[in-house]
Formats: sequence, structure tokens, C-alpha cells
Amino acid sequence: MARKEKGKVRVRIAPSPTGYLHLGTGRTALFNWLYAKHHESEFILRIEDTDRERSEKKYEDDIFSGLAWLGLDYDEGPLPDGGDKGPHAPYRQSQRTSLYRQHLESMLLAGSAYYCFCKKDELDTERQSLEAQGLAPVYSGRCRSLSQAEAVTRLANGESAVIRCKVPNQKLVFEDLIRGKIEFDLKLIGDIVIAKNLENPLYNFAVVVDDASMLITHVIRGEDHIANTPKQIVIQQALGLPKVHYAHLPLILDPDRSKMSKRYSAVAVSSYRKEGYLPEAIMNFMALLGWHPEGDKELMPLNELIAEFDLGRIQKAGAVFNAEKLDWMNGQYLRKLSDREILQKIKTISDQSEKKNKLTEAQELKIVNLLKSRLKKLSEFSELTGFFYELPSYNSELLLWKEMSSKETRDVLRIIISSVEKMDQEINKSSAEQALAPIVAQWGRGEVLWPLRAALSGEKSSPGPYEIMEVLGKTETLNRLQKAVEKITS
RNA sequence: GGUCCUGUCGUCUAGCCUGGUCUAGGACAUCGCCCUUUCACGGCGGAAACACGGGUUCAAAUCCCGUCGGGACUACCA
Repeated sequence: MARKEKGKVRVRIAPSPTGYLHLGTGRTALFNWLYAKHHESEFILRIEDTDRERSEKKYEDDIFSGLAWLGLDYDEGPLPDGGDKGPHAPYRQSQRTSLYRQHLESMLLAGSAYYCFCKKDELDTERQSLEAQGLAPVYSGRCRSLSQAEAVTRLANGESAVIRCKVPNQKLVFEDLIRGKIEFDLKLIGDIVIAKNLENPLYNFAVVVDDASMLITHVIRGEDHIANTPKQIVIQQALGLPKVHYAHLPLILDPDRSKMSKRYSAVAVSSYRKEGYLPEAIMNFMALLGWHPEGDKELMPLNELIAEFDLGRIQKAGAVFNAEKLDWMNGQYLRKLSDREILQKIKTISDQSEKKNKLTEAQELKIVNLLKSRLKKLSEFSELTGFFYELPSYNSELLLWKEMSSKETRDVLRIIISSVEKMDQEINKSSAEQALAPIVAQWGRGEVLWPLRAALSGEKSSPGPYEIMEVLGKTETLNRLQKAVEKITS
């Protein structure tokens, strides 16, 4: 894959700290990040906290830690400790009000924006009546022709007002890198509110000012922003700011094909972390939701993703989030890890203190090795391996193999016991296999191995009996076999 | 309702721009077989889609039009 020239683009992710880092935001961040890395250029983080009411510190922290966990590092932007990274001021909108104020004032002065004194409830009724007639809910423009002098007087009298941008009565076309030309009729939009007042800009305005001041070249964001784009372009033109390229990503959908929401699935990046998904797997999976490389490859490490990422290969329609495929992919990545790495990760997500019987690290490493192939997420580990720590209660029928009678099963178990008793304290897979070989030869594999395995695990399914014996050791093996005999006798 | 976006297996998708090589390829899930004491892993195989209707063309999943379906947006939120 050919590399594009370096330093040509600057992209950003602009989450608002009004909720935990959403998977959709994570994917948008990933696409921006991949685009930046592919072009060997900058990826910027900007915290959009203009809505003071709804923005919270804990959400901001969650954004930082989620991005860090995924490995989405940024070149410029705010730091978790309140500092900033990169040449510009901290990229929190709440810390840039003077910048917005300047631009607001210049628009007001130029007459491309004006104060609007209309009352909110009046506007609401107007809107409702318009909608009832099947018309677009457009502002009437009543305050548009107010003179600046009059506005100043009314403001001085303490009247409350918002700031609107004059939107021209014409069509606007922009080129979307994913969808091609998109056309809007601006008269259906009307004069939009761009700020509550000089100190409190609104989203569409702040975005435009920030993207320009941060020299953003490409705005890559969710499809839900398509309708905002013409508004932003109008503001941008009014301010005389340079154009940017737009690319609107298809949305991640729930199985009912609506925008992914917590009603249906886990949407917080942090919850996937807690569930025991690997960031590599999440990244690979998210990249494939709406994007696809050339060819049939699906398991792609980050460097390949970066090398092959291309906006031209992004899907137009939304993608349903398929948790089963994520599980499969996570399993694939899990299996590439060493036993030790897996064990370490398991310990970071689960509370070890409540384990009844402690096993040595060597034993735990063996368990990881045995369970690796059936592990899809780290969080499954404890239920999959509980029997190693404590024999679960089970029904004696579990011990019976196919047509075998209770009596036969008990006999086999007893023979097994006597041969295990002759073994060394240290059991390993091959010594166990060797010791039991004569019994297997006499009775048959299923006839010996099933009751043995069932007695040792108390589970319908588990790793093989020799492997379990190796982990359990002679004493505990004998214990469990003894218990099985009692169970089947009573 | 209005505006905009969108429509290939159940799901993610390749192919579409540059019509023929597509009796439409891959992956997850599913079914069957093999491996196997069980489950998983792995291997092999099966079932499974071009929304519909018109055009254009010798030829359409691919180009054009329409219909229908799905979604997003519709705040003094972002």
C-alpha cells in the first residue's frame, strides 16, 4: 500500500464529556487516528464541553482512560492532569471562550450575525404550527432587521437575547469524501442560533472556530452530523475561514438497525474493558465495522490497518454491531498471547481475593494453558475454571458413561484409585496417562476417561482428565475420586 | 410530517466507479462430518443474499428512472 505524502492532513476527535466514552466515539476516533497515521500526520483531541450543565469531570476522565486503553494516542490536546499537550492552548472548549467571543463579535460587527430577542415559548409555538402544516421548522427572521443600536439598547435594558447567524436563501452543496455530493436548501434551515450570548457559544459555532484554529483539514465523524454540515459551512463562510473536507461515517447499529444505544447493548468502551476484551481485538473489530481492506483479510494487526486504511473503502450504510463476531475475534487475539500474559490480564480485571482455595502461580499458569482454547473473553475465566479451586456439587449420574452401570463405574473408579495411589506425589500428564494405560486398555477409553474426568471436574465439559490431575496433584485427585465413589455408592 | 443518507447471505462484508471472468467470494453465527472420553480448538463440507419494477445494452449485482423498505436529523444538547 502506497503511503501518501506526509504532513498533509490534520484530523481530530471531539467528544463531549456528557457520558462515558461511547463505542461509536471510539470507532470515530479510530478512523481519524488511522487516517492520521496512514498519512503520517496529526491527530488531535478536543474536549467539547460548551454545555456546562451536562459536562462532568468523571466523563472526561473516562474519555482519557478509554482512549489510552485503546492505544489511541493524540498529538495535541488536553492532558488528564489538566495540562496540555502540543503547541496550542488546552483543547477544552470551556477554556477558549475568549476566542469564541472574538469571532462572535466580528460576526455581529460585520452584520452576518444578530441579536434575537424572541421568547422561547413564542418560538416553540411557531415551530409547532409550522410542523403541523408539514413545513420545515424555520425561524421567521423577525429580529433579523433590528438595528445594532436598538439591540444594544435592549441588551442594556436587561432583555435577554441569543445570537443568530444569517443564513442565505440559497442552495448549498458540499462534497462528502464517502458519499459524494450532498445538497441542502438553506431556506429550510433558517437563521440558526450560534450562541446563547458572547460567553456561551453553541456547538455548531464552536466547532467551526476550533477546527479552523486547530488547522483541521479533514472532519471525519458520524453520519448523524450530516445535517449539521451545511450550518457549519455557512458559519465558516461568514467568518471567512478556510474550507475543510468532510467524511461522514456510517453509524454503528443495534440489531433492530437503529443507532446503537445502551438500551440494547453495552456502549461504553470501559464496559468492554471490564468484560475482558483486548484492545487489539476491539480495534480490529471496530475498524471492520464500516471499513474493509482489499481482499479477504480480517485479522489485521494495527500496522496493517494503518498501512491499508483508506476513506474510499468505507461503507455507506450503517453496520449492525455483531457481538458474536467480536467474541470470536477476541478469542483469536487471546490465543496469540502467552499464558503468563493472559494470567496477568485476568488478574487485572478480576477480584482474586474471593477465591476459596489458593493455587500456586504454576498451577494457575497450567490452568490458563488448558482453558486458552475455549476462552473468548477474560471475564469467562473464573466460571470456566472454578472447579479447579473447588469441586462443584454434581449429580452421581454425571459419572456414568453411555451404557455403563453404576456398579461398573464404581469398579472402574476404585481401580483407578488404587493405581493413582501407587503414583508419585508429583503427577504430570504423561505419567498419569502411563499409569492408567492398562486400565484403559482393559475397559476402553470412554469407560475410564469419562468417569475419571467427571469425578475430577464435576462438570459436563472440561479439559482432559490427565491434565486436570497434573494441576490438582495426587492428594486432591484421590480426594475427588474417593468422593465420587461415595456418591455413586450411596 | 419535512430534510438528508442508505439498501449484496441472519450479521459484517468482497464485487459496483472502469457492465461480460459472478453457476456472486470471504468472515461470524448455524448445520453435518473428521479429530476426540466431554467441551473447546483445529480440519473438511453444506445451507444461506444481489429489496422490487421498469428501462439502456448482444450482455446488469454493476449504468438510468421509479417504487418500496431502513436509518439519521429536525434544541437557546453535542
